[in-house]
Amino acid sequence: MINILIIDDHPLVAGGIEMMLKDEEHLNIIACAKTAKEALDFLATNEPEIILLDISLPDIDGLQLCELIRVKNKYSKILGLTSTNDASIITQLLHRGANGYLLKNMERSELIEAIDKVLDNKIFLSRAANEKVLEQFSSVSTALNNVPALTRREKEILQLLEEGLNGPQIAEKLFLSPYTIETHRKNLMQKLNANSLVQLLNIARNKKMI
Amino acid sequence: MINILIIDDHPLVAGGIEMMLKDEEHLNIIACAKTAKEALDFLATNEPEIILLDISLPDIDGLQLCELIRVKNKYSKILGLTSTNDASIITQLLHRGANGYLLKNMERSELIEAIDKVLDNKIFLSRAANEKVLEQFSSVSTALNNVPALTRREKEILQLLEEGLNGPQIAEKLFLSPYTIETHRKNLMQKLNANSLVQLLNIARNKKMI
DNA sequence: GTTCTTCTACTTGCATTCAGGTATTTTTCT
DNA sequence: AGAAAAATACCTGAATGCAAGTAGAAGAAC
Repeated sequence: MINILIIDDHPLVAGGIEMMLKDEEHLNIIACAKTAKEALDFLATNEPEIILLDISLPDIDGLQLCELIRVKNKYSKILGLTSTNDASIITQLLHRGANGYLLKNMERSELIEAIDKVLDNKIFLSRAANEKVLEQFSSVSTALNNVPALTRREKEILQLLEEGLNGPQIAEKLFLSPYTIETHRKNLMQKLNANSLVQLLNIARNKKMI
Repeated sequence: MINILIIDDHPLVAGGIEMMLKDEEHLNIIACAKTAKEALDFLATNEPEIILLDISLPDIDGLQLCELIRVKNKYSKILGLTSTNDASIITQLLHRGANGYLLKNMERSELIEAIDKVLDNKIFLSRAANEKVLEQFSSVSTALNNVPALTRREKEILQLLEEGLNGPQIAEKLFLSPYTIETHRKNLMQKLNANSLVQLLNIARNKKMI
């Protein structure tokens, strides 16, 4: 008997999965957690074979939770559930210890296949996304993954830029010289390989830095 | 007997709704459409009392589909399904003829309540979002809702700006004078009440225009 | 206690954006 | 055909962004 933990704050999704698995005698949904806290509480005393983890949770970033679970729980197979087919999220997921991911628009057969595959110590990548992801894995992946380390100040300024403030406005807000802001912006652009402010923000958004 | 049409490309969601409604004898899921085309084909010959409509469909914007259905099908009650609690989408939904909306993290009871309410010719707003939405309805709503009509050219240029191109680059790409691009950008900023390019793009993103 | 990183501030020079116009041509609609 | 809307192009001047530097001060790390 394979025990499955579902971590998703949408009863709809949990219900849908339950429906998809109801005819599989060997697959047993042992619990549904709606928050990261619930999940961790449950995992403190249980060790399900499979964990279906929604990436967008209310109380914590699903990627972090994935990492936490992986540290605590070495042998559970983690399948990430995402609704958007976003290569950077998927690569991050895999890097944080997930064994695969499923798109929420999956078919029943795909779910079953994914579970079989990860139990077999393989990685499962959702069919629908495969081409896109593999593309990025092979060519741009290194670039995409090298999220350069930003300093505290740089993050702060990136955030304010994202909110639409310009150099002088940020300077006023942080009691700094406009020149300083410019230097930080310049360093940010260099670190992220951007040629303009708009590109900088796009890249940052892409890498989930803001 | 109340007939219900589900329009959602996620079997998971459809399955979840089915699960939630399986004990309600008077509620009958008559069909599940995965695309706008399927839905419209079905509606050509059927008239379900309730339509549960996912806003994010693969082949068309859910908001447009809502409008289409409302025009074709005067008396069906349309409940929008959204996963994000976004006031601008919700208001747009209602303006296009929906009778209410549900967040996808709804509980079973909320779904049942929503169906009852719209059958009773009332508007149902998801509990979880109410405060936020009502807030925006009252104060900022007009500003948020007035998604100004952009011309084709303006949309095109907005898109290119979003991709990180600057004025001259766009001009070159579209074989236009840089001045023209500037004029369009200026008009965009005026229409969307933005004070800078970054703000313009933020607002556009917020209103799901890009 | 010295090295390394980060944060800070500045200069020069050129490009671009932004605010405020005006104005002609081309579509679109009635 | 005529009016209205959209697309096109231009101008000026001030503000801001961008590139390519230099450089001092504060903190962390060894």
